[in-house]
Amino acid sequence: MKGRALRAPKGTRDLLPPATGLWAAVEAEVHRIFALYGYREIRTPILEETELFARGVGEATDIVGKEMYTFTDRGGRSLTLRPESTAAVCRAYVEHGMQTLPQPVRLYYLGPQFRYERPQRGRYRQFHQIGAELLGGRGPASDVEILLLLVAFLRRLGFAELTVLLNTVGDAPSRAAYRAALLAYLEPRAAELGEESRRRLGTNPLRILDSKDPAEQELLAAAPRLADHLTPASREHFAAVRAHLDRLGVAYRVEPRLVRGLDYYTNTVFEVVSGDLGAQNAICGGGAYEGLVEELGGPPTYAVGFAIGADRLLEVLPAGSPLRAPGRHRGPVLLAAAGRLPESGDGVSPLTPIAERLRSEGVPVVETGARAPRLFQLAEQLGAPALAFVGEEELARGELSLRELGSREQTRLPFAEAADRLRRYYEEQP
RNA sequence: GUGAGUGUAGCUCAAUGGUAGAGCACCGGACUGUGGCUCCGGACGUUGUGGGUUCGAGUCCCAUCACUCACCCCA
Repeated sequence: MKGRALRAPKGTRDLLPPATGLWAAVEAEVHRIFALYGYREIRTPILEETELFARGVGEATDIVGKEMYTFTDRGGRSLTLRPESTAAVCRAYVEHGMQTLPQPVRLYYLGPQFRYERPQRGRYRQFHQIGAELLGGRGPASDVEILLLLVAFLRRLGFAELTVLLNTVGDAPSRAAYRAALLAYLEPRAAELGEESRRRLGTNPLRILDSKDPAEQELLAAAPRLADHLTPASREHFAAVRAHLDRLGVAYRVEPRLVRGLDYYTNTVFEVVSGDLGAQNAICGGGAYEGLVEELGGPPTYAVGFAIGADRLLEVLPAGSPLRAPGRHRGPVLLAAAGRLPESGDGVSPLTPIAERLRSEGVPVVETGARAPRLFQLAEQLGAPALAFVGEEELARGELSLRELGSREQTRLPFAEAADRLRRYYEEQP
């Protein structure tokens, strides 16, 4: 009995070749570039205790309030599919006593995250983040270091246009002072706010700032500004970050309205957005978080990090990105018989040992029984750079006839030379 | 959670309320040392699903599901 067709759950998707080749190329680049800045990979569980996110990300956030995949396991524990990874990295930092390692500790991660939301372009229930966290750092210099890594990575992928949007949300005293000032301004005008913003008056008034509602925007234009309520320490912090960036020639734009959705940020916050993404335009978000490690039971620890949305990143990866270089995405060489080859009698094609020798020389190859002209179609569809023919003569002399698809030239070469020539198609240029 | 749009073959799309089709792709054959063909043949669908109206529904109505986009929010 045939039931209804099964499909990937809402908001999840299969990644298929050739797209997976591009994903792998991005991941390889992550490992390479992040290592250049001294970052090492951490892999945390996809499941965590629900309490980690409630405490770490914040009860008042949308993520914790309505977007988590939470369930009770057979032992009665409340577990949650991670909606982000910063809290987990901090938990691991505390759990494994990483404050005893040389500080700062530089970690990066990549992997799936889960949020229960209505899917749309650039937003999935299972999405993928590439993140870096610097823990145990020293303020502005650490903020700048993480931004340098971010910018270097994006540039390496071929992004030329993207700008870092920068702001400060102040330290805890700054925010307390500003919160009071903002409430004093907004509460008498609560009637002019939308339902969602009114609710935030009681939970997270700062988030009202990035409302897109035109009426609210107008109201907010005259609202007190966070910049005017910063403590001297926060003011200095932000000025130092900007001075560093200016001096290093890192392009950024100060965006006074930029407020991040997670509770743990302090002082420096930043985002990278792309105009090619529709409404969900953030490619990367990040900032410093001074209180999180302590909140999770560790020592007071200065930390800063970012998370890049890999799905969105891939969607807007420039056409000219070096990650799209053909050498990274070629199909295997096709190995075919020319004419009729003598049967070995045991049913094994004489091509098979040749294919194996090519593979041991580092040449990707598949055998095919297809004949020209079908052979050439196949080569095109599979992205093969060349065909290798073996006929009776080649077999007798230990040679291969190579037909290169680009130049259309055919050459007959001794096996070793043929292998060298084919291997060159698969070498990456740095 | 709210709103709008769209659902026909693996893909792209046709079909006035009257026999569900084409192109591409796929499989087989012709072609026994070579070019992106050509020719012949094949498989391919509970028209998303369930109801309703009708002599008759891919087409009209209702519901539902999925997808897409937007709101919300974020990566």
